Amino acid sequence: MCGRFTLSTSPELLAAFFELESVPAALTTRYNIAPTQRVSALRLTHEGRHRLSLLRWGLIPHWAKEMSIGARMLNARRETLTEKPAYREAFRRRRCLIPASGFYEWAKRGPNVRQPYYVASSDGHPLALAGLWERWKDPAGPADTPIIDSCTIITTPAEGCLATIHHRAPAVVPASAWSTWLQRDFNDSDALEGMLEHPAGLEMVAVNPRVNNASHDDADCIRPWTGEVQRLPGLEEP
DNA sequence: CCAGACGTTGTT
DNA sequence: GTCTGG
DNA sequence: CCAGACGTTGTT
DNA sequence: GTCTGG
Repeated sequence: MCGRFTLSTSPELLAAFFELESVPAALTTRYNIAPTQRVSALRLTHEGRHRLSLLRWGLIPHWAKEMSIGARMLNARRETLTEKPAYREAFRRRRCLIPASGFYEWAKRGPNVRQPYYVASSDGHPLALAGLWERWKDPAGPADTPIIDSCTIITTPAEGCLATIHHRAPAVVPASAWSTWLQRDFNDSDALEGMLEHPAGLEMVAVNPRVNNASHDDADCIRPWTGEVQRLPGLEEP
């Protein structure tokens, strides 16, 4: 699956890779992006240009009464995109790409024992994670309640080396399909599902369990780790 | 009809 | 909003 | 994804 | 155990 990721690619390289005219001023180098935080998402402007914006990670359906539901909507299964009420309309009309330099997966080594891994393209290029977005306004809020754009990352069954640590992986969209994927009016769900690919050419390394804590957001999170596997807090060994 | 869910991951 | 379950 | 809370009354 | 917050 994809519950944490990084975006440490320079703004210049991001702009070149994703054909952007500019990047948000608020964009910063991130090594530990967590759900509910703001993530960069690529969408099309009305004029058809690529635009990168910061959206809240965790899709809030437009009918939600409270924002908190979004914390559980961090991922959408590729296999059920057209069925799930929370995602169906976003899949039809509001797709996006979420640039990532890499992502984290946790391998389960025992009860409450997890080893985090950092996964990235071996060629150093960023990944275009497949995403959906939604627009929400708190129905109980005052008239000037801000509109919140939120997003989710699509997952697909893990393959290759990734499958040895976990059984889901984020889906990516190849560059050749970006323009169609982002096009609102393109509604051929079979064709869209066909654009969702498993990431290829990955390298994977066990990293410092420091990344477990979402408040740790620095390059130490992707530092290779050869120490012991870490027990998660809270529970005793059985 | 109304009430309640609407999601994914994991179960070494 | 829309669907499922009762 | 992991970490951390999980509650009310009443108020030095 | 389950939910919210980051």
